[in-house]
Amino acid sequence: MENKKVKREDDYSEWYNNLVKNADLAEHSAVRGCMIIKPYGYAIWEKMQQELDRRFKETGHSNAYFPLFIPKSFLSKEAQHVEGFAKECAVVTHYRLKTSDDGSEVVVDPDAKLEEELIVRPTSETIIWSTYKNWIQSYRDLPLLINQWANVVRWEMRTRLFLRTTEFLWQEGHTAHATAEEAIIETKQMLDVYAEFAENFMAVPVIKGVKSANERFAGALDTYCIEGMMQDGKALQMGTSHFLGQNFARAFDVKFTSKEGVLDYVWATSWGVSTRLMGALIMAHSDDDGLVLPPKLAPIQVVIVPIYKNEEQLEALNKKAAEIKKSLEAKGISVKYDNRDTFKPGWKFAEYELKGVPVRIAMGPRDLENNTVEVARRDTKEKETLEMVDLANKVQHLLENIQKNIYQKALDFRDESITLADTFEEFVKILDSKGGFVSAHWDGTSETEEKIKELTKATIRCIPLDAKESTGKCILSGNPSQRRVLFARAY
RNA sequence: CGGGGUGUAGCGUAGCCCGGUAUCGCGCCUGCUUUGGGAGCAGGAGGCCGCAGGUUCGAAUCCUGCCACCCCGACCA
Repeated sequence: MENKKVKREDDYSEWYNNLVKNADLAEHSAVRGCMIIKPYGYAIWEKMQQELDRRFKETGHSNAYFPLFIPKSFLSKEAQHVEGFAKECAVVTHYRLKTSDDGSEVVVDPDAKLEEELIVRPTSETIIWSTYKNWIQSYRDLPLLINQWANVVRWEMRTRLFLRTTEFLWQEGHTAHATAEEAIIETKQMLDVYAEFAENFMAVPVIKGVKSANERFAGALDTYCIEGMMQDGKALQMGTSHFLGQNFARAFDVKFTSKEGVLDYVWATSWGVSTRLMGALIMAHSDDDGLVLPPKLAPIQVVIVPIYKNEEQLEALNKKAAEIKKSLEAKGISVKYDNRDTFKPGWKFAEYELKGVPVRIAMGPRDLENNTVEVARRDTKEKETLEMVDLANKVQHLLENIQKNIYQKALDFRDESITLADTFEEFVKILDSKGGFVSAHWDGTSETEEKIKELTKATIRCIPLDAKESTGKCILSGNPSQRRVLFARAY
């Protein structure tokens, strides 16, 4: 395959699109704005799913599944919620097709109009809370801790592979609690779960924070988020966790009797991450040679490539590779031995680099003689010749080292990309030159935030949870401010 | 949804202004030689030129409509 090579600094969008395609992650489908996730891309997503799911279970959640379709009336029960999503809903109006009168085409049967239109879920709060009404009567039924793995549809104007597609895969947690305190603890706990996952598995450092009113989820009292920084200086919201208060309980009349015999609405949270994380993974680590995967998420952690001139050598290498593979697999490392005769070693090297395989072991006649292998790491592209002795341990350590190194690199970049600004001029200059997060004082009003967005395209990504109290003046209005918030241009 | 761009073989493209039956590279197939960073030579296959309609003796090329994708806006927890 001839891959058009575009460097990051030349055209970031094109670089990203090519990477997604060339690394065999995904492609556009025939359906507008929708994406086909290819086997390799899906394998990475599955790893993410597994890891997240394990964390959800560890924190007491169970998986369940709710319908794809939401009756229109459900969506309209929570006023802010419907307002937030109304503009991007796919609507099912009919349930049957028929052949047109002249027999030339298939048309929607006008006689098959639904009495009530169905919305393809943009998120499942409404259908789930209409169900929770039946599931919750007493404090004994609480907390209700449920997660759903599903697809949702949001008819966005503009789409980008993984970052914003019309249909996307995600998980959405929906919990119900007896008290506000408990629900808030849950909201923050899940934010921590996301942050821990992003940093330890994806090797993407994130900033935990709370959204301003403008950026809050439709129907939430508070939206917490993790924000990542991509290599082009744009921020990416990687996950959200919402404290929904009693809004949905009120809208769907979900009440419980407390221990004290008092009837009250339950308190809710919802939280989610999506295939957008794939976009974050790609943009945070990749280079001009392709994807760079953190070992913990790589479907193939080690690839072994034989180099040989004849059958005899290949046989000897096959034998040696089988040994190595076995010893690595004994340590839980996923290994692919690629002895296809149809591709040359150089081709394979390039191919696995494009796909981000963390470690490559190459071995040829020379290594057979010396009892060595050549080990190359994807992140730094360094190569070294290693003795076979204790190879599995060495590789295991290397993988751990790569995981750390990728994270550290992303962390250094992220930290460097946070800049303080004290005047609006500085603020604009930073956004236009280096981008990244700009830490600045804000007077706390929506008007100011709107105005800044209008002038600079930057939005408040979050008010960091660890923000220190520091009095100052809002960069735009000059009004007093208690702390700095993070602004950025974002995906 | 507005502005700009693109759509030609699996991928990347030339041709379009100025109409005459589609160019090149990669990939694919066959054979031989090769294999420590995307191999070489020789031969071969592969095309509703995005879709529909129009103009014309004749359309990839001109006109109209539609569709999709990309970029910039708007929109977007």
